[in-house]
Amino acid sequence: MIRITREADYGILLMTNLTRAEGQPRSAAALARQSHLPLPMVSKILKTLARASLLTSQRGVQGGYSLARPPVEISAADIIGALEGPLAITECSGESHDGCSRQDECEVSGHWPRINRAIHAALQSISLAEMSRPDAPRPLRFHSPSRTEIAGIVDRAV
Amino acid sequence: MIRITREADYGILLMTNLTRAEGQPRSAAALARQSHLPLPMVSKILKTLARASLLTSQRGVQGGYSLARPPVEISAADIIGALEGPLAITECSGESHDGCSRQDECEVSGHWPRINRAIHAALQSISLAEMSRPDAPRPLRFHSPSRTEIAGIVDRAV
DNA sequence: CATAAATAGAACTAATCTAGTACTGATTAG
DNA sequence: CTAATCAGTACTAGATTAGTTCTATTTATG
Repeated sequence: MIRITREADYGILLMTNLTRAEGQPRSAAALARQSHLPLPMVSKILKTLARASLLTSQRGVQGGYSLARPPVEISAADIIGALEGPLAITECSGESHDGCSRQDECEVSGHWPRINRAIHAALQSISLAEMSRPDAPRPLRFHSPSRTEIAGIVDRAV
Repeated sequence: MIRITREADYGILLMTNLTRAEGQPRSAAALARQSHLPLPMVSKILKTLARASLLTSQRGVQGGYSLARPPVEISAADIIGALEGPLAITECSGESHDGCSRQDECEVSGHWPRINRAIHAALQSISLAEMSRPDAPRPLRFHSPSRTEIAGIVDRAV
């Protein structure tokens, strides 16, 4: 349906593992072992997350990475955004709308920002703290909400 | 942040143009002209949308495509889903989770379905009818909602 | 009923993007 | 001083996307 890269996927996994480390720094190598992911990949991802200020890094012998903020203050949107760049859901819905040759008829200004906001709100509503609890943290609802019901809900979020 | 393909992008544009056609069928060529998109691409997309039962097609001389349902009953999720296949936000969050070698530690069963549901709900809440109105259909809110506020809102939708 | 206008479907190609690797440099505890 | 560790950049192979091309089928209309 909608794709995020594997980097972001791994990134979330690594962040949840770091959450469980409870503040003590973990080296890239340790996290790679724990996550069964190739070390170079893990290194690359952690570096990116550190540059985005989601992680703090400590160099040297006993160094490693740790969360820069408490896990309730880090959202899925933060992590995914850091790893996929700030680019938007589709090209010309990003910042530079200038080069768009079909500005008049594509109506980007209409629907894409709306969709973007909705997705962003959805991702921002999910915290790392929640994601680190694998067990269902709240009861599932067994009647799927009607579309209009959801519309009303997300409506307010957009 | 999160990407959808250009096909889906074009697809939404074409669907909004069809919405404005008010029930009368439009040929692929006419839509291509109106949207300033290459005809073969437009053809391909319309065919896919028709196969997904979002459009009905009429062959022959005065033929063309028209919406299969009223635009309030078609969501962004329908269109994007039809054009990108039913595949999920990341590989092993889809149906075949069997081959996943890191089933134990990846905790996919925890966070990805949650994120998927949130995004799907967001996309399902946006109807083609809304998207076809380029002018802001509802007043913008000028204070961005706090994270917890959004969390509570989307929470109920997931 | 012949023809032109249209959709149906599959196959193919080039360009772009992703995933993953490799290498070199900088920092720091012991 | 040295080994462990992060920082940054550049590169490659494979996968995916974007777009085209070609052939077949349907059907309104003169």
